[in-house]
Amino acid sequence: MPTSHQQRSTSARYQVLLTALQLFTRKGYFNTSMRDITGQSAVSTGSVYHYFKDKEGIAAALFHGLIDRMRAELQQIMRSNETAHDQCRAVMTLLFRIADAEPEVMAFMLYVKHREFLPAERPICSSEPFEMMRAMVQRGMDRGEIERQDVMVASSCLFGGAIRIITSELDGILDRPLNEYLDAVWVCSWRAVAVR
Amino acid sequence: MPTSHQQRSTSARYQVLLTALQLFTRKGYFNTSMRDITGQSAVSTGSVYHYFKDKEGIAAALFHGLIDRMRAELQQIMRSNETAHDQCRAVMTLLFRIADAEPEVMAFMLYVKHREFLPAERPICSSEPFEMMRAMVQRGMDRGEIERQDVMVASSCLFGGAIRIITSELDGILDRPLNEYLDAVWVCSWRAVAVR
DNA sequence: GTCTATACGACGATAGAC
DNA sequence: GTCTATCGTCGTATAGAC
Repeated sequence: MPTSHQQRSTSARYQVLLTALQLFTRKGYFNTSMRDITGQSAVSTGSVYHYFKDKEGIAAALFHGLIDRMRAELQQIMRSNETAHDQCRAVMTLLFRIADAEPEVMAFMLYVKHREFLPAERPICSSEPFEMMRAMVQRGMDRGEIERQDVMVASSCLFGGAIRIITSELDGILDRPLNEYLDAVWVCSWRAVAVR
Repeated sequence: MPTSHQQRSTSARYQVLLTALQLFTRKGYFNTSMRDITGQSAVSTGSVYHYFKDKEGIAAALFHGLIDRMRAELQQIMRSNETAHDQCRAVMTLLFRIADAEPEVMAFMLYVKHREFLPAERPICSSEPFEMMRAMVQRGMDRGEIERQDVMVASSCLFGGAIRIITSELDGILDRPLNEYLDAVWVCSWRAVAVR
């Protein structure tokens, strides 16, 4: 149970993370100075360095928070859907929903080059959430829902279209709201991998 | 016809571009200092600034050279293939070939966040080569080869799988050589958009 | 055109009072 | 925990000789 100054603390920490997410995705990590972060978050230099070791530490906290959140959401999807078809469809819906409601989160996941400033991290497509998506596809093949073939090929073809159109949305080159594309992308993508 | 010192000049300029391409894709634009470039290319600071206005100018020259090259290759493909099917298949083959033979070129095209250091440029997916790919898809719909629907959806689903697996290759998470995936990716991707 | 030496600004990070 | 003031480093870009 947080005391009042712990609440204030977590709130300051949270403000920094929120500001950093915005600035890192809008201007890029290297174009964002600590002065930008302290200024926009209204948290002083000293406090920022109290909560985070350094600038990279802010990015790392953001990155791991994001991975954890995605893992939790994917686990929920795996639990509450029986078929691989329904699981994968739910994943694509989730991706579109996050891109729509929290574009910075999606940009940080898909669009930001983490390894340039988090050299210790593995590429995001070998992170646990992406592995869980591949596991869903593998299960679809074992259950006879998805044509049996290399799991990287099937995963790339099943989710590649969605990722591309979400990237287009983040680049601002889509005419209509993103969610209007979901059904059509799903139909095409599933047709690419489903058993004939 | 180049004189001897023009050859030396273009060679120095070329060395800088070659070095910059390697360093920008390996370490990232912001992690590459002008000292890195002068050191590895063995071209002095003064000469680099003789050929390029500033560091951003090097990146811009690289970027525009790449766009021009891709436009030329895509035009060649459009001329020498009759059906949209054959054109799109040739494009995918080209992408795999470049990723295999010149991974830095593909990384600079797909993987580098140009807008972080070239703020004036439009996102690469609204650049002319990407527009040409969408034009091929549109033509496939007009010819009755591709199911008629939103061109962004069809393009994303047709090329999204290839782009994803190429990105995976650049991240080093593929088991087998990239070219072994081409046929399977093409079959899935075409099935996603072809008329039934 | 090519080179070396250097100016100058910006940035990340720290010190130390409260 | 929070704040302000400041330090040292590093990176880009320029000056000016050859």
